[in-house]
Amino acid sequence: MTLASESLPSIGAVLLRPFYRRSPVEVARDLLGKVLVHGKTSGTIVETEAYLGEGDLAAHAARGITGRTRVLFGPPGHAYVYFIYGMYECLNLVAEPEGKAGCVLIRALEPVAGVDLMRRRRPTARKAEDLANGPGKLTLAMAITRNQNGADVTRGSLTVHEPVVRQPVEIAVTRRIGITQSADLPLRFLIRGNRYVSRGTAQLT
DNA sequence: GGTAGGATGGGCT
DNA sequence: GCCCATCCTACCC
Repeated sequence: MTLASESLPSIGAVLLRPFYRRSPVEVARDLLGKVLVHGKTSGTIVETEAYLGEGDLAAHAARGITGRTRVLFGPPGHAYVYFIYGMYECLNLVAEPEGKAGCVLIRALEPVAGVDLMRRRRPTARKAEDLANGPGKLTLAMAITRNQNGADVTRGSLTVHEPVVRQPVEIAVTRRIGITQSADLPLRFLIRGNRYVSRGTAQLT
């Protein structure tokens, strides 16, 4: 080991609340290339979707404040984790100022740290590309559950960071996946050419 | 390479 | 009672 590698930071600065206090579209775009950290696992965010408040019928927040959607109307920079299809959980990060709904769904990660742990949590994944290339897969790989719903992601065990080495990425924009309402809006963002994007999109290079 | 169908349970009308 | 911001398996090119 060299002195240089020892002094290299393992992770960049944590993203603070003003980063999230913006429109979901801006936050979704800017989250690409950032690093999600939970416990011993981390991964680079390579695919996101923006969900708006009023007018976006695909968004949970479209039907107003309920027990489930309350966190979406709360302060930005918190996790919104919901249970879907009786089996899976999806991670969102709350955007917009407090009182206005909006969030970003994290759809795919390129694993960085704790890959062995992720493999144990995702025994059906045959390749590294399959560990976290979907919203339900990445929560399994990183052990993110509804226990993290409402958690402050600017501090604590679940956080998002600047990458150690910031590299320019080309961003592709498409319609969102797996929805029927408001399906034509260009609200999905992904790193063009990245092999860890969700199923059926890797060819979009 | 591709896709049809089933698993499975909470949220909301 | 219906609807899901999904994933996996089986099966078919």
